[in-house]
Amino acid sequence: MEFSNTASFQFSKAGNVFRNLLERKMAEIGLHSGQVFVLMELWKIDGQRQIDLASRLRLSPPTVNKILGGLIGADFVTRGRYEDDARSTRIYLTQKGIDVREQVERQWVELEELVLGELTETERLVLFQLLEKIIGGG
Amino acid sequence: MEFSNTASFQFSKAGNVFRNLLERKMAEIGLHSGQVFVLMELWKIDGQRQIDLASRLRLSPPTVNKILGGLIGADFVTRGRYEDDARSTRIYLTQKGIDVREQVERQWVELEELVLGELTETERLVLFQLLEKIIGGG
DNA sequence: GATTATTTATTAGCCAGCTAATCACAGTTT
DNA sequence: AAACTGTGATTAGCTGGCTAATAAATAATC
Repeated sequence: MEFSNTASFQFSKAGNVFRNLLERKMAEIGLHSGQVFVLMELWKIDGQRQIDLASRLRLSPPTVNKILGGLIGADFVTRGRYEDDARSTRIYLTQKGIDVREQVERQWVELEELVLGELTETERLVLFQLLEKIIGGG
Repeated sequence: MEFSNTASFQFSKAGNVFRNLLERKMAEIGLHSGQVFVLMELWKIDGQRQIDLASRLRLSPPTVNKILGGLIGADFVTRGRYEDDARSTRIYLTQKGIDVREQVERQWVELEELVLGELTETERLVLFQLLEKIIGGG
């Protein structure tokens, strides 16, 4: 069996390539790859509980917890109380966390170009749809 | 900007899904996700130096070194001397490392089905080719 | 009301990536 | 021969993902 002829194999390799590029692009503006996705979620809905962040991001609660530690340490985010439940905390964007969005958007456009540079517009759309199917199935 | 409409975003999410599935399938036969790729490389060419493994796998030397530690500990692989250069070591498959290939192949087929289950044969081929382009560019 | 079960956050610890820094050896240069 | 340069393996330490186990608070049940 020739593993390298399978889509799974290519997918894994491409995943490494992508992660390295993502990390590099985000490092330029003082962020790590995992932090960006948490910020994106908070830009949509600020003040979410950690458990809801984890659920929406499809990540485990400990993973989100660890990432939040970094974001709090870098002052992109703060923890607040959740009114009617002492177990939960609300996560709020700081001004820095709000302001960094513009930079992330710029880097994201460049990332998209780096990763998909050799693909036509049609190919990008096809790839997007295929990935959507994979995510839905997983 | 709606990040979730970009291929990069979907790619990252799909990457997480894939890695989780890969890890789960390989755990069933006592392997970790990273170890499998090193074994695949050794199944092609046994007795490679670590630096060559890293280069062919497109991984950093420390990453390969760490993975080899696990493979040696689980007796899938052994370290040997490199004849004309005392800096290098040759990595050899053990009998266990040779024998496990059949199981990996079976798991790999199932993985492919899990990940790409909702895709037609044509879509899989298209995906494969798009991923190839991405890897080439990165 | 007291006990039990569930949920949320957190800690500990694992593997997979990475970079930076060491150490030992090989090769070159002078 | 000696000094410098380069290369291969390794160590230390980081982020990002995970599971398992705790602790605290809420919810449910008896």
